[in-house]
Parts: sequence; structure tokens; C-alpha cells
Amino acid sequence: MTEASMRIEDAAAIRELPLFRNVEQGVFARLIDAGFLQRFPPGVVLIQESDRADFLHVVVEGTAELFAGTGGRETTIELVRPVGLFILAAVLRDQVYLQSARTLERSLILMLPAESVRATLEADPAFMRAVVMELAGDYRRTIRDLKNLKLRNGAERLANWLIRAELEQGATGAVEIPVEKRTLAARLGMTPENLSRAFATLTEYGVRTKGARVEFTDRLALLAYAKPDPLVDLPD
Amino acid sequence: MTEASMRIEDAAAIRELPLFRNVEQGVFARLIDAGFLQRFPPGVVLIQESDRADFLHVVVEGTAELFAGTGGRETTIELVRPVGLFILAAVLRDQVYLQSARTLERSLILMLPAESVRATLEADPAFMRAVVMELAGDYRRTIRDLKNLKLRNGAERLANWLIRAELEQGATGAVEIPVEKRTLAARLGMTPENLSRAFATLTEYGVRTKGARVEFTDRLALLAYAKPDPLVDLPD
DNA sequence: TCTATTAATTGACATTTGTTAAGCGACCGC
DNA sequence: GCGGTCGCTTAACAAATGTCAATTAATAGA
Repeated sequence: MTEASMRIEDAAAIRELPLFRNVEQGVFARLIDAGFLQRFPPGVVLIQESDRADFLHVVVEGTAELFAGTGGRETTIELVRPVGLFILAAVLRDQVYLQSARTLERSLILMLPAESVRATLEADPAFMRAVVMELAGDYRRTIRDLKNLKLRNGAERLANWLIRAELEQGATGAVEIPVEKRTLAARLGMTPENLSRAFATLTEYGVRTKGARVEFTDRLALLAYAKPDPLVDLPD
Repeated sequence: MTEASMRIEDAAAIRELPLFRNVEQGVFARLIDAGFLQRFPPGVVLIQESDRADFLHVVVEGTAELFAGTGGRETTIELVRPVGLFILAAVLRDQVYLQSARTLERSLILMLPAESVRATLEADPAFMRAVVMELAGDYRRTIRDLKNLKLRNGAERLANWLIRAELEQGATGAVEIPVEKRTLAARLGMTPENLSRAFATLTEYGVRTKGARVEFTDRLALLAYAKPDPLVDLPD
């Protein structure tokens, strides 16, 4: 590894990713060694759609936003936080990225050369198996997202996002929105103005907002409105 | 193989799928031999979302519609025609389907038991490699679809669908819509009424419809309106 | 602390999309 | 050939979403 040394905890966290957990130690060391660990300030574009995929990126600290545009419009596809990676599919197929990525805050990113990743695929069947599972999971998450988008209106998408976030944050009856609201709006497929309106709609179901903090005063009412569906909202 | 014997051409077509092309002959024969080849009338539900994935399905003849619903609404995710398969990701992860599938016409379907597919994965590295590429491609197609949906309105999606279909059908200046219009509407993320309106909008750009047949009288105008983007509209 | 900047909200309005209902036309079975 | 069914289209209306502008709130710097 060049550019910077990794903290022990970071190295361990990467090693424990499903993608790398069962990779043979020597193979893993070689892959990591080919990589760069780099710190970026907020707002830096890490990859650009239409560029040939050159690195598999691992978010070690911070947040990366995957976004894409066409015809002058732009939207957010996904938010990647530690420890997560992007974009495996483009790297493996040696094709162009379909999404761009930027840092939303000061972030530490591990960059693994595409060629090394593909070499690792051939070097270790355990890695290939893990890649299969990872890609299948990526596909399924995207299908869920597509269903969410095609089958629900904005307020319903927000309600289900809140329910999921509250669970992930410890089921305390409150949610801290971890990004700017306009980013959340784009992630949910709407404009910032529309997100505000969606929050207003959810007031009726016990949703109270104070800045980035959202509280539930009537979970049952919110659940009844959101109608969460395990085939759309739950992780695998 | 049980249930029915396969025509030579069908067997060859399956063998030539990217997924199977490089699989060792014996391994391939064993996999196919574990499968069932079955003919279904139109409108038969082949798989149901939330069911455990039991088979990898290969469309040998006919058309399968992948669809999904939640909260009483329903939409079409994808149309699968010969020779194509569904749904590899669920089979490999041994999880529930996120999509249902039905035949749209009389169809010939090869059903490969999930367990056999997973066994083949372990038996032949060439198959595992092909699976990686297939899944990465599936993911990328879905991301394209998501971008299409989030970044364009209905008429734009229709225009780009028409341009793509015309190319695939031989660039004759005309397109034959291969499914019912309501199915196309659901595939494009709109209602049938909205699809009619979208066709009306495209009249201005030289699009003429007679039933399922669509003609372009002003390709440049249509292209200028649709603004096709290789990162959304082209296959990999 | 104050100020400048940016994000978020709100309201008015336009556009897009969905809904309901009616009518038209093609196809199928009798 | 006839009647019925079903898919498609059209119209009127309603709801959802986007756009633009103005205001308020939050944030970062000086």
C-alpha cells in the first residue's frame, strides 16, 4: 500500500468485509498492497461516469455519493458509507462507469486497481465466490430500489426510508438524517421542495422534524401509512 | 432432461449463451440433464415473488414478463425473450424472488434446479466466471433502467425505447411493438393512458402509429427530442 | 458576534401523471 | 355474421411532482 498507512482497525474492517473475508491471506495482502489509500476533502469527484473503470473504491471513512445525469438532469443513485465499496460491476467487466462518485465529507478511500481486482478473481476461488454473492446482492438491492420508485409516491418512499433509518440507528424513535436534505431528496427520486412537502404530509402520521433530526410520535400510524414490504425495504 | 425433448437448435442456442458457452461439456450436460423443459400457455405464473428461488428459468421460446407489486400496485420490471434467463441472482443467493414471472404467450421454458446451478458453480470455474459477468451485466442494466426512470419523463422514455427497438428490429424506419401496449406502459413506468398521451406527444416529432406498428417519418427530430445517451440506452 | 453564503421551506403556478368514465375498434367464440 | 369481450384511446378531472421566486433558517468565515 502506498500514499498512506492504514490504521489497524481499518485494515481489519476491510478484511472482514464479506467480499474479502474468505480470501487467502497472501492473495489479500497482494491486492491491498497494489492499492492506494487516500484522504479526500468534501466535494471531490472520485470517478466520473463514462470513464473506463480504473479502480475499485472502498470507503474506509466518510461518505461517497454515487450519482448520474443525462440531458442536464442529475440524480443520486446510492450513498456509500464505511465500510462499503463501489463499483464492482464496472471493474469486473472492464467497462465504463455508469455512475459518478463524489465525497460528501472528508473521506478516506482505498483504491484497488481494476487489473489487480480481476487478477485476484483468477487467483482465489474464494474471492470469485464472494464476488458472485456481492454482485447478486447489488443487483437485488437495485431491483428493490426500482420497485420502490415505480410503485410508491414520494411521501411513501420517505416514510419507508425513515422507518428503515430509524431501525438502523437503533430504534430510538428518532432519526438523524446523515446527509443534506437535497441529497436525500435526490436519493428518493424527488426535488428538495417535494421532500419538504413529503415531510409535511407525514406530519399527519406523527413525524416531527427539527433540522436533520426526525422524531416519530406515532409509530403505528406511520407504519400503517408506509406499508413497508420486506421485498422492497428489508436488506437481504 | 425430462418432460420433453429439446430441439437441436434450442439446445445449441442455450449452449451458446454467454453463461454456458465456456462450460465444460460434461458439466453442462449434467446441468441440463437435471432440468425440465416445459411448455406453458399464455398467462401462466412461473414464479412468484417472496417464494424461495427453486429454479433458474431459461426462455427458449415465447416471452416471459417479470413483474412485481406492493401495496396493491403492480409494475413490469423486464421482458425476457429467447434466449434469456431469470433470475440468476435469487438462485445463487438461495433467497426469495423479488420479482414474479408470467408467460405472455405460449412459451417453452427450461427450468434448471437451483441446487444444480449452484453445484455447477463449484464444479466449473468457467461457469463461475461467466456467472460473474452475467450478474455484473444484470446489475448494470438495472442501473441504466433506474437512471432512465429518474432522469426522464414518460414521453422521453418512450422515445428512447422506440429508437432502441427500431435499431434492434433492423433499422427499417418502423417498429413492431412486441407486447400489449399496457405491458409496454408498465415496463416504461407509466399507465396505459399515459402511454397513449406519450405517443400523441411524439406525433410532433414524426412518430406515426397504426396499432402495434410505429413508423418514424423524421428520425432527426425524434433523436433531438429523445437525446439518447449511451450510458442509459445502449447495451454494454 | 456579525455577516455572507448556502440550505431549507413555503407559496404560487405549470407540467406531468394518475384516475375515472366513456367510446371505439379489433378479435374471438358462438 | 353477430354479439360480447377486451384492449386502446380520448376526455375531463384530480393528484402528484416540478419550477420559480421569495423568505426563513442554518452555517461558516471574518
